[in-house]
Amino acid sequence: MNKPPTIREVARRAGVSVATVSRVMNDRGSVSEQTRRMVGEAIRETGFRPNVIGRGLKTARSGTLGVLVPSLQNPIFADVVQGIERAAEAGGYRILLTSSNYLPEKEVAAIDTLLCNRVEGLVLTVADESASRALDFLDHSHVPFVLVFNPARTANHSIVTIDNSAAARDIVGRLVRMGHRRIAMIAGDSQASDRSSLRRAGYERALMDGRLRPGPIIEVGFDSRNLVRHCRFLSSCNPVPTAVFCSTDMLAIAAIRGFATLGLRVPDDISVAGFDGIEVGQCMSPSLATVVQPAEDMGMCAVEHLLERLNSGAPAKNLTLPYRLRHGESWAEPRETTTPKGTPV
Amino acid sequence: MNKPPTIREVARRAGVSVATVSRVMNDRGSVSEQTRRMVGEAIRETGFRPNVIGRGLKTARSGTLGVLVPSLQNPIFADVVQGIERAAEAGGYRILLTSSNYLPEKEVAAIDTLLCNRVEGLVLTVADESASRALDFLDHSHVPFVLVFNPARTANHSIVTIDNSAAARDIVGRLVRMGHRRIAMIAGDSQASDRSSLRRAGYERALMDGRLRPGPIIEVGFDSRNLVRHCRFLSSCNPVPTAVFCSTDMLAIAAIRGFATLGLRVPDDISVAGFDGIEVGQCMSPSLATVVQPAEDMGMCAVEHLLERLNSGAPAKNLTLPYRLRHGESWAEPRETTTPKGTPV
DNA sequence: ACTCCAATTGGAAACGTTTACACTTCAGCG
DNA sequence: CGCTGAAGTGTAAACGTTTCCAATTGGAGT
Repeated sequence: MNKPPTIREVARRAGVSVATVSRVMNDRGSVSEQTRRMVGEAIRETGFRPNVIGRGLKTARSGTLGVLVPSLQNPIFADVVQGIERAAEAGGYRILLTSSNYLPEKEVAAIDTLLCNRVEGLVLTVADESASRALDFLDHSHVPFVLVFNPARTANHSIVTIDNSAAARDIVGRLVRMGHRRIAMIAGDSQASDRSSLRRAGYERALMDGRLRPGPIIEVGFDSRNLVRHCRFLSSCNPVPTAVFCSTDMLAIAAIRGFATLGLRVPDDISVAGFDGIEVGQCMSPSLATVVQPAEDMGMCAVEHLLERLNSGAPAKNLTLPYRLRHGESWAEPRETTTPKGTPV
Repeated sequence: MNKPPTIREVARRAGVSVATVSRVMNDRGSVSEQTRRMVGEAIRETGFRPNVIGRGLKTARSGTLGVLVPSLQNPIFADVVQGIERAAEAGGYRILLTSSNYLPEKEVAAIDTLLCNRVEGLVLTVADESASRALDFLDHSHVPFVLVFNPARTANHSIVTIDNSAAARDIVGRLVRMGHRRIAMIAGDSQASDRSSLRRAGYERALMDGRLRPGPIIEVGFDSRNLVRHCRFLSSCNPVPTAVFCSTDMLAIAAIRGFATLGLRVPDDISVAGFDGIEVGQCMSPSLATVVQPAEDMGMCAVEHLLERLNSGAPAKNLTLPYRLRHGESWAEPRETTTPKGTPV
């Protein structure tokens, strides 16, 4: 448990002052080639590693960014964290990771902790209801932050997101143009409600576009594992939906399973579309038709923008990244349409 | 960009010394009720947040643990990080997250960075080849660390893992007892090879137990997305395997898809078993038969053990957690066996 | 009235860096 | 030969805490 060597030991060993050692490490100021060599040697011999904490105290820079996500369980957040980590590393920053488990009070507590750790900026995704609490808190802190996934609520916040509503409208519109006339929605969940409700709005808009009535909409809770109950309900509706739009890939995957359990085949009996674009969706069978959010890119963009604000005082900005539709085997034209197939829509 | 208030401001405002403010914050030493109130008020008024960097410098404790995983892309690592984060938070620690992207040189660099940040301990999963480099490095650092997933190589390292070999033998044995006689393996990948090779050993052992020859073994690379090529190869073998054991759930999911692409149905035409127990495996259809590693628990155990070592100087220990088999719809008895079904094995 | 001790408080020295400033050299130049 | 300026180096003061130690009270015990 002996303490790691300090800059002082290195200086003593190299026969110079600590200032010179510091200059060598950060190469600033001027140092003769010879002392540079000697110091380098002393560093190697002692196994010296500069203490970032000491440095941070003097320079008032921690070199860390705070990250807060609801959970790592959902791959979409894992992806975004991956992107954040990459960009942070590229910019010479470390990340301090916390998760809120969708609990507003944990969000605030986590942010507080991060601020105590003097993170230079934050990247976070908040659950909707708590947005104001956590964001008020942050607004007062004078630490720049970037929201990811959360839709733009007010201007002069930095936000990286996609157009959830347009994307939902887009993919549901695709179902409509395929000939589906009765399209249900499975919508998660209070925890992520701002996104979920935008997607729902897009869904409703797409149906309006097609002069269709919004089909049954099912709100499901936290657990996306067992949807068979809800699938049974859908299959007992009259008329029975020929397609289901799910507000999340995880829900869509579970729905496919739910239908399979009931003996309904996807896409033959019912089409399913998801939202998120997690990798596993394209690995499985049937592959999932979905909206792809560029989650990793979003994380990277968030950090890049954050660093711009940090380094050049750039103003906050709303960044809406392009989504794209991924075709998959989970959707197809409805088997028996009540309207003739060729009808232009 | 005005600086956050310091303990000195608080002290001035409360009309006491900084020592007293410090005592109030950490409640140690004795402080009269009245000054305690006044200091509390001053803290609230100024919005003071203790600077953990300053504190860390004095106390020589950073309050952070370093975490290094290969990637967050694979849900198994996301799960373990989730567990790590939970246990760390419960223990009053923050985590500094880095990822190596399976690159040995990045492993070493990341560890170095973490050590510069004076993490009090590390939790990490290393790719096999680099184990020695990164671990040598760590051994010299006098910072306690816990390996997760990596099998015990030497004693007196702290390790949290499952018995990969026994688990593989177990699940493949199950296939054997179901009546499969020709069982292939799809084995990932140099990147995680220590685990992969143990699983392969277990697979071979199970076949030996059943007096069967190891079927074709396919080594696949990094990308688990498109396995159709390998699946085609398997289906062209003679005799064609009736089951495939995959060293990873992600591979198993991709394999199921690969077979589906070829018109082979799982489990009717071929059974598939995985390894890891990621959540999505039980959401999809067919649900995946697999070995469940308690990833989140493993992360929590790792941190708890690390904190024991930190706080009470407990010795390093190898912790082998129980795995369990999850039955799923991806396996079944082979349709046509060459040996009579009732044959005892 | 005196001593003793506990409770409460403040002063000041760390912790490991960076950096402003001052000090030496020494070469170049008039 | 003296002046100037640059290059190389060291000294010491921060940065925001914690904590050791000493100082000040005031009440209890004698």
